[in-house]
Amino acid sequence: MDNDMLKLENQICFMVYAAAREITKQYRPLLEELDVTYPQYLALLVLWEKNELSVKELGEKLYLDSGTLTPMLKRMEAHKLIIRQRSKQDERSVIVSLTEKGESLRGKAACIPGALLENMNIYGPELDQLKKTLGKVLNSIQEGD
Amino acid sequence: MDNDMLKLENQICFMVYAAAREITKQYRPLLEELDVTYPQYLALLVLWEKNELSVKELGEKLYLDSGTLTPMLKRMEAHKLIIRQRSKQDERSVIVSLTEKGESLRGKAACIPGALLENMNIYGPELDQLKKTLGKVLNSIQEGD
DNA sequence: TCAAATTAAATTGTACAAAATTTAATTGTT
DNA sequence: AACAATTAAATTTTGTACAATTTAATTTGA
Repeated sequence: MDNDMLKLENQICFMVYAAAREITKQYRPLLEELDVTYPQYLALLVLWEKNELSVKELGEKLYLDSGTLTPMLKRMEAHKLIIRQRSKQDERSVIVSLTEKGESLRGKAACIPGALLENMNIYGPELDQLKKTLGKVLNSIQEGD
Repeated sequence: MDNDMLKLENQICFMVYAAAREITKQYRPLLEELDVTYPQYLALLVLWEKNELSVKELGEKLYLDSGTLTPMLKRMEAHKLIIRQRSKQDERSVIVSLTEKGESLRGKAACIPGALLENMNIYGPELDQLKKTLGKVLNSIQEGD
């Protein structure tokens, strides 16, 4: 029994890990036209919803810390997608906001979610179930200690 | 409608990406005792099944290329977990095999899959469904072009 | 048979990812 | 007020990821 559990194919964790990377690969050609990476695209998704946001708030939404975000946001700033500026109210915080250029990519991005869903080949109830289960996994892990 | 699809929370791809990283974090304290990382642990899972394997074969199982594997396998070799040697039959291939030490970690690892499943809080039919759906996603993506 | 095509690793360069530490600003307490 | 504790980013270090290129070995075909 334990023998079988140590087989790669039986590991749900490996499937999630592999699927995440394969999905990211699917995004690459689409995101190339926007000249952003997948994590940068995720940051843009958040910023398109809420133009102003601290690094901390962005990190909470993306499950990423400043060690990852700081350099990534600097790259995005160098590409003129966002602006980073210290908050006046609390100088510890850095506020991230969209530039015109960052804002303008939203239109180009509109077709991406649909294209990806199509590639994944999952629809309707199966898709809903997948969301539900992954949501449960994420919640369990957040709480769990 | 497109508006909603560009929301982070509605993106199944983001959930997979976030879940993969959160799951990896769950492994960390357990794998620390074996002094390996999660991708290294995955390589060991494969090697515990089949002691001898080329880098290419390993890459096919893990969905990783030599650009990732070569440095990782060198680190594992430096830690005395594996041996890398050119194949005699085909000098282009590098054969990876376990050392005594690498072999011996298998026992310590036996409890890990169960511990992780417990953290994820998914059981029975829901777990089976998750496997089935992720398998479908991986297959669709492999074929798709 | 021998040059062209293919293949397997390695290398190069860019970009995450996360733990651990550091720095600077703010808050809470006495 | 003043100092300890806390907080937010940045920095440092190590380790993946992966596209693109290079190198060396093998296979193929005229």
